[in-house]
Amino acid sequence: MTSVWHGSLFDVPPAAPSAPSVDLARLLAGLNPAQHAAVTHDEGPMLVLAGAGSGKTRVLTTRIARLIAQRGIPAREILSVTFTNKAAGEMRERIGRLLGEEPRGMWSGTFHSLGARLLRRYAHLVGRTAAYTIYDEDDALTLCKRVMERRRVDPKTTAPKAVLAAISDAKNALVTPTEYASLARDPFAQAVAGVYADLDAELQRANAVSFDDLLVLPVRLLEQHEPVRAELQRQFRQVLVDEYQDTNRAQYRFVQLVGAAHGNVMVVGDDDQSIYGWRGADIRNILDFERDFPGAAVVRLEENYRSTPQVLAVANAVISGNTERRGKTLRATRPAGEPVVRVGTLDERDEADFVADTIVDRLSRGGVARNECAVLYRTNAQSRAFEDAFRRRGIPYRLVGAVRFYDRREIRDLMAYLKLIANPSDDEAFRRAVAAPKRGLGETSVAQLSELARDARCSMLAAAGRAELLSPFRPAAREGFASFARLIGDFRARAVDAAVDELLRALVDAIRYEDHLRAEGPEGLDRIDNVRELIAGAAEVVSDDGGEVGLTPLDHFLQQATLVAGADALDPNADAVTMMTMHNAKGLEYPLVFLTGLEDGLFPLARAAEDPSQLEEERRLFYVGVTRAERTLFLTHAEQRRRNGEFMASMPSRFLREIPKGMVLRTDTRRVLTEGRGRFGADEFGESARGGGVSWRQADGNETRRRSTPGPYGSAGFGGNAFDGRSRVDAGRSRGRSIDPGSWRGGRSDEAVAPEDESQDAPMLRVGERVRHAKFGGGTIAEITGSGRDAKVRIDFDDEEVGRKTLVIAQAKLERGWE
DNA sequence: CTCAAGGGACTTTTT
DNA sequence: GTCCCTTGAG
Repeated sequence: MTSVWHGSLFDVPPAAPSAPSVDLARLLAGLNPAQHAAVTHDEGPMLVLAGAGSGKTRVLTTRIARLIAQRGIPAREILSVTFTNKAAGEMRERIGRLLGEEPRGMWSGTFHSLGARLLRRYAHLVGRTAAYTIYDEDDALTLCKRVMERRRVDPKTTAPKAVLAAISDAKNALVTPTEYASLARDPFAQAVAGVYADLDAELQRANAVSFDDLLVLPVRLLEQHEPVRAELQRQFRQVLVDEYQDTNRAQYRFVQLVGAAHGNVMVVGDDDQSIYGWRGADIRNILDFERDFPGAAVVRLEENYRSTPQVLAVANAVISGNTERRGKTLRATRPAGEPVVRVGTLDERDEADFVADTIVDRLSRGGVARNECAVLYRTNAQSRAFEDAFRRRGIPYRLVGAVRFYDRREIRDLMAYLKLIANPSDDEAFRRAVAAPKRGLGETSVAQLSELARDARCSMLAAAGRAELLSPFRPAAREGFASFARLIGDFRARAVDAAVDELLRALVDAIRYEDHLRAEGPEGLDRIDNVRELIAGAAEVVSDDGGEVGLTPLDHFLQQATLVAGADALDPNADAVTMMTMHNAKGLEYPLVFLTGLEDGLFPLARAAEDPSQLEEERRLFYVGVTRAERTLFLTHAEQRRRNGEFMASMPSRFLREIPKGMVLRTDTRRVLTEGRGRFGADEFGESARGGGVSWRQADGNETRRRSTPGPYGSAGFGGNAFDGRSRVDAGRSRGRSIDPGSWRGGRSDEAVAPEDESQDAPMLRVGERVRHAKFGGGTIAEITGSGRDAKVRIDFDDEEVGRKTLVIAQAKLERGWE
């Protein structure tokens, strides 16, 4: 498929003399026909529909190597967009191995990091300087709140987060503040419109950009400055985009602006793995590629080299429930392996125990290493139970995403200093830095300085350095601001050439930050460790931005630090189990995978289940999760789970129900059989929740033991997670070698109850009982919810001022039997 | 101006 | 559970 516009497929120019000599036959050896076609396609647009595990990274790297080695295209004329910066690094490395030398000068990275780099080069054209600051989510939120305050938008009725999200959506859709205002109908949108405009103005004033601006501003740059557009179109003769299904409007537009003139655009994606619709990604970008780039070649990669047939069968079965897809079926190339196992667990703790015990068991039997195991879940909150379970067993683990290193308070404090040193216009950084450690300059003084600066049309830092402006302040505050300004000024001078780690070390000394942290008590010691880690990390950052001039090491460090996130920070060599959200797992693969929390309401999330297109996205996410597994896949769900502090009973996920009978092996943990619904029926929480001794039977009907426990939830012992050997296999189970479920039996099933479980006895209370609270006085219990440690009571207090309150029993220190 | 405690509200996913 | 904000005391 060629187009008039792009010349013939076979019109191959001879290799340039400078290109590294590489044996073409060896480069292409082992590619299947589809891969071969994708790699050797020459001029013009191409869409590669690459199923999970179909070797698309290989296609991309081989193709780039060939462009350089055979076509003689200089590496610096290649633009390669990947989903994470880590993926970009890996691709460079692989290309380097193919070529025998690094593809020096190649532009590769995420849309955001490439945008940041372009903005540095053309900062003056978008009202910034090269030392601009990137505001992350938190920075932007703080600024948003401040803007709202000034505009008198009430944060109670108009949540700042929602406003920021709306602005982010607008930016990703390339909607300007003016356009937004003209489209705004309801009061919320009208409020957003004003905040949006002010926020952008404030960002520019602070010489800062938001995450979204890293996409939007390059697009504006290309649209509005013809010479820049021409320059970049000439520079990037070949454009390659990975994970194209997750591009949003702004990213799509960027690709179009850079690539449409010459049409040498190769996009690789899988519509079945589109999981970022919620942040503006538009699946139509991939569905309509051929319309946007006429004459595009289309290649499908459907042979899967990653997973066993059993895993793929599950993946294919579930994704076929979606209607909005181009349609494609993964074909297995690997031999049959273990069956996929679906495991019913009692609650999140039982689930975590099961996962941890299974990992312990698998590790001890060899055949899998710690860094080959991954635990995936829908929401970050689910990681907690797994962390506990792993910690109790001493299994090292790595958590991806969740709480980012750069989100910690002490790190943010120091980063604020660095940002301010690099960019004196950054008022948000000023506010944060000036407040930590405390130097007697409180909210009122800072607000006053802000007003003074606004009147004087300068930054807060500049205002703090101008003695004549400080006259309204009392002497202590005056001196406080002046010395702070001197401190930052001093470091600005040093930052011109100093290494970042040296700078940081000097800074930490100068503000006596460690003393400050130490004064906080034991927690401060951890924070000191983090500070040292930051310094150590800063030492490793190398400025390798292809010889851009005029930037200090600090500028490089800051811009890099903000864009490193999630999987970027993942060290694949660490000897540890990996835990992360399924979103973060995109593009990764592991021999042993647990997909957890597969319950309706959690996955798919309740709110997504109502909207068909959101439900389809959830289903694609499930598909992404399943296809991460190479050999072994466990699908777990829990009968009940704590969410927002409340216990919720739940059904197995509809995605599990969509898997045809017989395709997976089904089993339950011991605790499900002894304590779960299966035994107690619908009313199971009733009697046992009232505490006292609970006796239960093993599934064979013999009563085995009796002990005191507050109820089924609080009594999680160590023992519950082993299989009981009673696993059932659905009729007509899948082909392939079956495994003996009994062999999974973990150790510990009949050991003593963990001591912490014994001590959770909450006072036994009943509805109607009279109690006394130390502060609220006497009252009558109206309702009891939850149990064990989380049991709550709703009490009608006698004092009408107090009224009806809900309290956690374990914390409320109630006196009983009070009349 | 700072700090501590308590109450209320909220958790989807991320560059 | 947990974070954030308010409120009140020192």
